[in-house]
Amino acid sequence: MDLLSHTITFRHALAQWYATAQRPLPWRTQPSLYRTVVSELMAQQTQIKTMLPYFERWMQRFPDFAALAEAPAEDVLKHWEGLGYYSRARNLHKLAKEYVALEPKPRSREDWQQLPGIGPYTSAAISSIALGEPAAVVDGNVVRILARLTDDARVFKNNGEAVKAFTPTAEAVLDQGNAGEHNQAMMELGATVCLKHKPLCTVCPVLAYCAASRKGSQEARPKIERKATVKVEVERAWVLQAGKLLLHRIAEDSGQLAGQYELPRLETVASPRSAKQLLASKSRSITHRRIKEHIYQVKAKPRIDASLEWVRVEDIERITLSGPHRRWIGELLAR
DNA sequence: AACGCGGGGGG
DNA sequence: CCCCCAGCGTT
Repeated sequence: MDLLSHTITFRHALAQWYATAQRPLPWRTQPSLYRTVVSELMAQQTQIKTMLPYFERWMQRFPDFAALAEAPAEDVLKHWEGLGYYSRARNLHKLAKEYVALEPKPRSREDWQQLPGIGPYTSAAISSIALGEPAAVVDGNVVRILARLTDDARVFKNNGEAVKAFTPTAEAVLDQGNAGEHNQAMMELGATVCLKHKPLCTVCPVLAYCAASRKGSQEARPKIERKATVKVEVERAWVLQAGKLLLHRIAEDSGQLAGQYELPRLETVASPRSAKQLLASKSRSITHRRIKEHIYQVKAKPRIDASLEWVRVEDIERITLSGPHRRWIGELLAR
């Protein structure tokens, strides 16, 4: 069955499946505009399983727009620690402040897209799920599903190009009278059945509409080119004296990890010839960069500048660190 | 249009 | 080891 000739029955099959197969996620069992907004920001480029514990903690501490708007930035960042893409937290904080002050409140998709951190995907999600607007979401799940349903063999340069290519199809398939549920059903199908590797076609509710499954080309759809990963090496300094660890505080206006602490770069605190000992070598990845970090214990007197701070060991848990650095510091302190 | 932004899951 | 994930803002 061709998808675009049978959109009515397709929507029905999808909705029937979603009604019983959906996971009981906290923003579904207890829905609200605020919870929808927070869940969508946290879910950007992040698997649901990963962000769930963050969502629960967030709701305990910032239960509504007003509570978030009044919270100090440091507190907000701390609750995002480890989740990555920290501009999402800063944007969500800014959004809450704007939302509280805004009259009239934003209603339409266009209204929402004016707010910080809200782009085409998130504005469609919020306006359809919480406000009943017939806007189609197009995320990675939807792209994958539609590329398979239509067995689209085009090669896309990047994810953005694929999203643009499938937006008209997503809009054609959208159940306009039930857009929020339809959108969530599409994404749920992608997350639990139409998987990237080894999709569960035998239990797929819309298998009859899937051109790729008929040809066995599911796993080859969609075709999206990937950027090569770049390898980088960094040397870090470990300076622990009198129960205090020397840390570098990243400037608030830095694009990357703003306001967070990290182990200082070795060259900022020690000269090339000063005595040092390699304690550990660790790897992490940031987007398409693979970073290998070598941590050296510095034995000479360290150079100190304004970006460096001595942090008492017992205070380390209260500051904001990247996930990997927090983990490594914990390991080294335990030695 | 291309790039930078995190961290974890899963093959 | 690799790719991908309920994308957005900047250039």
